[in-house]
Amino acid sequence: MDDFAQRCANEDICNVRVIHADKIEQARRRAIPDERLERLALTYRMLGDPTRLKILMALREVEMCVCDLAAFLGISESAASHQLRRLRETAIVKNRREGQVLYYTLNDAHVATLLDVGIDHMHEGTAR
Amino acid sequence: MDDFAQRCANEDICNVRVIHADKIEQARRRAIPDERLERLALTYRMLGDPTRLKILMALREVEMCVCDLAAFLGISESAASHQLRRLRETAIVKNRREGQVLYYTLNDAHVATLLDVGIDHMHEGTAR
DNA sequence: TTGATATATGAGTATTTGGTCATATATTCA
DNA sequence: TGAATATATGACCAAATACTCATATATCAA
Repeated sequence: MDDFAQRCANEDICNVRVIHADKIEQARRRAIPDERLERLALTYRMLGDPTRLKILMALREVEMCVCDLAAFLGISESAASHQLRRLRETAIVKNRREGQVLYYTLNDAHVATLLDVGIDHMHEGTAR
Repeated sequence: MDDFAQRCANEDICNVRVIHADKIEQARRRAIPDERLERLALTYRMLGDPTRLKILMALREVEMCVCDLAAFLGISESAASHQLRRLRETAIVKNRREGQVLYYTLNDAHVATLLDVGIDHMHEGTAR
């Protein structure tokens, strides 16, 4: 029994309206498992904050350390470090150490591509 | 005077550490205006919630109406409608009316591409 | 017009989250 | 070793937000 049937079974009356069961079935067949979908959403969410996005746009151009990024963004080094940690933990950026300094870069080409496609969408978009 | 110089001027002592002024300058030259960056972040943020992402993954496969999406997701039609509104207002999805029913689709090919690239990143990613 | 259906929306609430401040860790140099 | 530098992290707070519930709007059918 799938999720949908399960939910219905748990209610005295199944009050979920369904107009196009076929379309729901079609969507369900090609759906991504919840765990992966959650991770994918997390990836997009990492790009969805202005501070982090500005960090990533900078790293698209050049490798930078924490205090450079903080100066560039006009935020505290602590704030920059917190965001970099999240970006690191989600494999959006990586770093290399050189003495006391940690240099950050984008983790892989996919990240740069995600940024490129987003910029294209913004430029050509029919958006307001 | 640019933002950075302005901030320094506003403080008695400029206590911003800068190790690589050249890199900061390089990043600044190719930086996107704040207003555009804000809009771009908003676009990514729209893809960054599991509920909305599931909606978009479904619409990548097939046009669907609100109550279908609600049933598919296992959430209330109100919740689905709220998310669809945000997606509409940010030009991620669009709809067409057929009688009482509103059919939603992805707004344009860029959105589908953003989803594709994200999925690629997830599959091939070196991520945990 | 009246009733039914499909969707939209406003208010309120609980959770998430981006920042600050204080503190901890790690590396270099004397 | 101890001081200085660069970054990381934990606790806390204010703002953003995803949902629920109640209500409003829009279309169709009789």
